[in-house]
Amino acid sequence: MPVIAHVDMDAFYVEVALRERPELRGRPVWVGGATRGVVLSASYEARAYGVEGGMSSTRARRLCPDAVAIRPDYDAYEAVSEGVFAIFSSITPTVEKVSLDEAFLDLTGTRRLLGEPAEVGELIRALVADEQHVPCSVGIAPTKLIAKMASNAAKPNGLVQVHPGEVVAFLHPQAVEKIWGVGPATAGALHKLGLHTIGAVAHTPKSTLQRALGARAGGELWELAWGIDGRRVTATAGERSVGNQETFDRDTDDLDHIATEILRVSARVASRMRRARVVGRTVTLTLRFADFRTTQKSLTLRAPTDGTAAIHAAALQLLTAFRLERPRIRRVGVRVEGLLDADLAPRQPALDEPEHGWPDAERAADAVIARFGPHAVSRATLTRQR
DNA sequence: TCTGGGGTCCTAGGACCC
DNA sequence: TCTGGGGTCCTAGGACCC
Repeated sequence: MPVIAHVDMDAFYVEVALRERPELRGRPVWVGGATRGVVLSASYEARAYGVEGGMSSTRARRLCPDAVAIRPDYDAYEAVSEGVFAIFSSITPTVEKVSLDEAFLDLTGTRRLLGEPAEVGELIRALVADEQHVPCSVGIAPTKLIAKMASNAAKPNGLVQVHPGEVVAFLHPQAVEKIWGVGPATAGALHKLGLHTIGAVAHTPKSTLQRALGARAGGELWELAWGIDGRRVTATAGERSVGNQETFDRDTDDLDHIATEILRVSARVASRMRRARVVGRTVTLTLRFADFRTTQKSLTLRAPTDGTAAIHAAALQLLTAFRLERPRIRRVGVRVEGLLDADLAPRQPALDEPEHGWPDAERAADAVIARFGPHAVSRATLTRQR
């Protein structure tokens, strides 16, 4: 029987901010965007007022006017996250990253070296608190789903272990929404069947679930409801895509402005790809309209690239393909998929490629940015606007 | 002045190849 | 003048997660 730990930071963005501003501890605090923003993370004091992750900043301000709102600082989160993951790696080589602040660890083989799973869990919590000064919660269980739900039950700043014999009793009273992978659409379909708890789902014929949700999804859900979950913890591989998107301060129908923003997000995507030493072939342009409808188009290049010019050109080609007439655009996004290691990728220079073209200029700009920060170099088109 | 930005995975149809 | 079936790639859309 495997032993799986799920480690989840508590109110991660808020806690990282509190390291710099300890005087705010104990007060309602949330981290989120200023214009057209949402709450990314709320302190437990703010949650007492009903402030939650995902809600609009406007609503959070209405619910709790006295709360301190903090702008997000992704560089800081990444730095703390790296420190936390270094601790995970010192415990076991099998660490599966879920996000900056969350991971599965396979503890099946650590008993002999480090002791019982609960002791290892407490060791992780102590190391994270001592070295990175942020709290976390740990769930320990025989499967990933139960470990994840156990860490949720352990919050804040606790540890819950669910032994194999306790799985069904732990699972069945909880709401179907608590299952990882059951979102609003699936929950709605289950509610229509009169199913609200995981136990109710478990006692429904598998075929009924399959008719409502599809053969695969229905079958998997029934198994999860009985605690059957064969998914293993797999050490995280490289990223499969790189994207960037930006919401306009105001909806716009100005195609020049839209094209300029597409250049800005393309440049950020390409720069991150070069830093990560990956190239990619499929470029996707996503548009979100004022009414929140979202649509996308993609195209696959002949050769993989990490160049701003190539990605931008592909994105503009896709923009043209939409044949927009008086669009009300809220957000643009560019994503590159089909990633390959840049050193292993086939290199196919175009016949008319100048010897020192954009790739060299971009490498030079990357070097300056690495030394002097992201605002040191920018394209002329991007410095004029904004 | 509701509703961000980073992702993953699945499905499904059509093209194309053998 | 008969039309199978498997595999892979490309594209679009949707659900979901943090």
